[in-house]
Amino acid sequence: MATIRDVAKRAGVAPITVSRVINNSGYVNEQTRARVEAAIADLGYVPNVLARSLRSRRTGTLGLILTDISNPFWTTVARGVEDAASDAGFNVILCNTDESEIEQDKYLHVLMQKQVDGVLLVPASSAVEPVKFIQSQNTPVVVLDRRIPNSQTDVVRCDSEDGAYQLTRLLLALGHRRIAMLSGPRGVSTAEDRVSGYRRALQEAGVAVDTTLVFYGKFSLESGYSMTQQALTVTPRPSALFASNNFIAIGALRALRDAGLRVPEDLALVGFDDLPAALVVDPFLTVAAQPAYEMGRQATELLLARLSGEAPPAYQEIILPTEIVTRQSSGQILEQQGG
Amino acid sequence: MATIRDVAKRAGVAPITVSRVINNSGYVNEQTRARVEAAIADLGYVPNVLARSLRSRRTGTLGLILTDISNPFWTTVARGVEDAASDAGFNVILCNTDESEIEQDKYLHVLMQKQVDGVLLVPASSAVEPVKFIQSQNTPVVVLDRRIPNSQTDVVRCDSEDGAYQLTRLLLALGHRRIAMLSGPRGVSTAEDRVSGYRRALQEAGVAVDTTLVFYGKFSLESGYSMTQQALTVTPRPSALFASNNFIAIGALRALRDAGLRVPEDLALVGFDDLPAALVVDPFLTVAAQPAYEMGRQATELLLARLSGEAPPAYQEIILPTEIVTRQSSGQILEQQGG
DNA sequence: CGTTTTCCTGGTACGCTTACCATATTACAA
DNA sequence: TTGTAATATGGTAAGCGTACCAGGAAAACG
Repeated sequence: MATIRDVAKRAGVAPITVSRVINNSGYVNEQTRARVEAAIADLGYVPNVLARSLRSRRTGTLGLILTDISNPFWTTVARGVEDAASDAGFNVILCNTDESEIEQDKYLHVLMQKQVDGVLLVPASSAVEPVKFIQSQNTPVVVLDRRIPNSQTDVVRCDSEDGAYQLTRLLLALGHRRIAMLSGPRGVSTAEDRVSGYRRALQEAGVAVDTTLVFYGKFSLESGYSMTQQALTVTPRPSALFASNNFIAIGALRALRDAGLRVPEDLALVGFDDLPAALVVDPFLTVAAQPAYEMGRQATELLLARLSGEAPPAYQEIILPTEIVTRQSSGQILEQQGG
Repeated sequence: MATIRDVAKRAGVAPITVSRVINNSGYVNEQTRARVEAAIADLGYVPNVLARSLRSRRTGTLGLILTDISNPFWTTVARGVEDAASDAGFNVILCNTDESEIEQDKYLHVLMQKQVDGVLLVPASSAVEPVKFIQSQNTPVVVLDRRIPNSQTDVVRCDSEDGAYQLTRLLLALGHRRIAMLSGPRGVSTAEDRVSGYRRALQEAGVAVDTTLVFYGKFSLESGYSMTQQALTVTPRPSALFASNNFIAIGALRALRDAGLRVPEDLALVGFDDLPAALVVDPFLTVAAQPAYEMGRQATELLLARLSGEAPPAYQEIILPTEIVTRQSSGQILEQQGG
């Protein structure tokens, strides 16, 4: 457990010179450097980053708080974050809240205690306090994926409203009029925005929004399953389902299978968020795909720009487009149904 | 960015008293405590764990170095580690080496720099240097899953030799005589031990070990795929395959499917490591299941015992048993083959 | 040749918290 | 009354690097 002072003594230099060798900063004579490096090797010296960070006030670490690490969408976002951070020499501490504000709060404190240089936050709710808390610690924060109304902060997200609008129009164009919306939680902007887009498309098409067809649940397989069961009991039965995220879609698929219904023959199904090609044997879901990796990357780059003072002073809101990927699950144009 | 001094000043006490309040250590008068807590709330004070750890020489963090985080087996091990650590108030830094010694070396340095209190290491090779390096930094280490010959260290692992022996006996009992071994890398103890167990079972049964049926590759799907392709070209063709881990088994399944062969009708298949129930629609692989979660947990508990000085002075080697789970893939008793 | 710039090295103090030691008051038994 | 233990609080230094400020030597420049 040698310290920088031990190395300095052995190499016959001052600690600061050792520091310069380690960090490649300032001027060091080649021979001096060699002596120092030999001393480092001899003593098996490993710098103490705690001391370094304490003094330099930089930890080279970012915090990433997200809501469900078991979802491939978030894994992909995380990889984008990780890659961008790594390119800039930063580490990432990953925190999983499971959509719980209490967990989120706990992790925020942990990250502040650990003196992370910046935070990427997928907020569990639309509350402004978490963002204000981070900012009160003089730590830059970028909000990811979701909006927080009335907050002053950088945001990188996708256009959920537009994606849902387009997906719904696609179903309408195929002749569907009774489309059940299996949404995520109220109070989460992505869930709300997707309902808004769905509504707008219906209204534009002159289809009245039947509120008994709009279900709010969680972004989970179980919730997708039960919302689907409920949707199937509504009369007249919907001819299409809109799953607000990928897990809800999988839950819906299971519920439909258990109900003996085929997709798309008996019901059409579309969803938000694609699944990674590696995880699916035979992709057949029609989806609005969000550029998850790119979202993570751009958010991180924005955060790093803030850290280095390169970002423009005004808060940014970067909105990435979704891409409609049409596959089998949305089905063909419906034949004229008897009234 | 208030410091402990700011809080102390506001509460009219010394910094050390604030420290006692935060850490619930030593004596603090109830009224003093209340004043301090009020000051903390007023200032939005968050302790700096860098400074804390620098002084206390404890970070409350463990390092976990493993070889393939994409493999459910390791995810399960990691969860065992995480749970045990969390129970004791420790954090875990997870490092993924992809079986690369260079990556492993990099991560070891990072962990030492971060002053982790202990390391759980799944070594990428049988080299003793990594273990010695950690020990040279006065950091306890527990080696996980694999043996390192000639090393002085704690080890928690499974009985790969015995598991392989039993799996092979099962195939022998079903009448198989030509069993291809699709192994992991040479130099990795689990891979070698499984080959040993396989050999022992064959020899006990009086079946000569045909070295053209023993393949060494990687613990990956791709490797399993190509080893299977090779195994199918051997004449006479093996009647059973032994996959040395779960990814190799999946690769083998794909290769067999692509070759138009059915399991178990055309070939029997057994493997090491089960897959989590949640990931498999219809479990049908016969496997030697290792108690992955328990391995992670016990290794962590041993490490924590070392940290607290509770562990017995001598290095421990904890060997957990594997469990043979018989399903369809191993098939029925072979009918008498003409020959 | 004097001056500026580049190169190279060091001293001191500081970042923030806690370990260690010391002090003081109250409580209670001897 | 004195001694001992429990309660309560503080001073000082240390943990380990680096920021900041300085200084001197060599090289480049006018």
